[in-house]
Amino acid sequence: MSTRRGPIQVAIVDDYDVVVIGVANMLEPYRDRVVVAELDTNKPLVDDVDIALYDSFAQPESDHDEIRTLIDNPLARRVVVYTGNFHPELVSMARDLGVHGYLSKALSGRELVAALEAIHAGETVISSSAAQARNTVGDWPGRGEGLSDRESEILALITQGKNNAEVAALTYLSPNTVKSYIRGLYRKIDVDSRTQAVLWGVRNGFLPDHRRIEHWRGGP
Amino acid sequence: MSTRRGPIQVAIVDDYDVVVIGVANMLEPYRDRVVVAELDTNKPLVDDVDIALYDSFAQPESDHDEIRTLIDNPLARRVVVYTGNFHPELVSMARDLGVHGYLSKALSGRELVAALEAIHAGETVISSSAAQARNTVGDWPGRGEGLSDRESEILALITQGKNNAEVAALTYLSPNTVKSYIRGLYRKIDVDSRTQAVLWGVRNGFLPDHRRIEHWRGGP
DNA sequence: CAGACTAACCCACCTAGGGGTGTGCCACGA
DNA sequence: TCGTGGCACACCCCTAGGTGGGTTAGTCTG
Repeated sequence: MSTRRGPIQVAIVDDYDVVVIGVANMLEPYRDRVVVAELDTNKPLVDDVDIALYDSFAQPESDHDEIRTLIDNPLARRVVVYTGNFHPELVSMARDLGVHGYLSKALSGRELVAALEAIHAGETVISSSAAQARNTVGDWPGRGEGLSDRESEILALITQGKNNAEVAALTYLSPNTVKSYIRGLYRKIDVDSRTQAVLWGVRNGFLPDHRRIEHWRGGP
Repeated sequence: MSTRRGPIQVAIVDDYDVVVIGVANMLEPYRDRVVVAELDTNKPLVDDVDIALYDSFAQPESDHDEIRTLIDNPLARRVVVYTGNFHPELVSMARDLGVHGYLSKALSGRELVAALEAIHAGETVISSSAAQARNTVGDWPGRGEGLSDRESEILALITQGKNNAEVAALTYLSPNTVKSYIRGLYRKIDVDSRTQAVLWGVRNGFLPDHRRIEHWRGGP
């Protein structure tokens, strides 16, 4: 395995194309330094990448299991979590698993590229959690309809069939908080029930487009 | 408007293609006597038909309103209800509205054609309700997965976003009965919650394919 | 600095939904 | 005849989900 020159190869691991495309668009101006590997096919992974960028948005299983899958696969040289969630339990879990970066979704494109380069060069980069909530960049389903990224994630998990307790566990929120978010998002999309919310979600891009983590199971 | 010779033109009014195709297949051997008009397009109705055959399966609005829409449209010479439901309130409502037939889904294809011909000739035909449950012919979503026609109808209404009270009202069943059916169908499709049932329904043909009643609103 | 806004969270209350158990009727097949 | 399955229904119990009302802490902006 030779040391390779050229832009850093990054694979974005998330099931929602709109999210992946949002990140890819952010990185696009820097394509001489970072390039997004396309994992849109149904084939297992065959080429290694420099960085597997695990986007936490609406992942259907526990982050622990999914990050472990990435760490266990030698085809990802570096594993980086890209998230708005700085819950301490989550951060320490990820570090215990050995991730090489834990990056905030509030980073600008320039900052994100710089962090990826540092990680590629061997550093471990952990974003501070400051100013993360309000300044989230990127894209998510329902953004055009006025849903915040958190509301979007919760609706995505509901549209995957999760109940409130499952949503709370996956997002590291309390059940009460989940209910509060649900109330708000129902108002925004003008529905009265979970069933109607799911149907709205199905029609508006809240079903996962892929199961990208499956490309990473089992190793080569 | 001249009296026309040739097979009777029948328009089947239901939103699920599998149901319409099931009826059409039943009538196919008799195509010299009865032919099914295709209303699969998004255009308003332009040609009249001899009989509008209103299939009650999983209609999303009250039967009263939908049958009235058909009765009020002069492009349907005769309006016939085709159903497994012989709830007295429903039968008398339909007759009060002026339907020319109320036909059982347990009729064989031969019997159905004979009834349609009698109706076309000016008679009013009301099926007896005997032996209707077990011998339903035709097709419905989820039949291949072991759902009865009633279970299928209830899942279709759930997949349209109706709550149990709404399902009960639309099917002329008690809320307790609806719950019993739900319990049974959940077991058959192996789901634990309404949300999962809706997602299963979305994937397995339980969303309406059309809004066929819209072709009949407002008249020419 | 103060105010506005947002995210995260709480509690109380009520009903919609689902599990369990059971009844009765009918039709059909072994 | 008995068993099974479908239809329709009842009652009991419990929690998942939703509504309403609120608090706290952090961030940003004028």
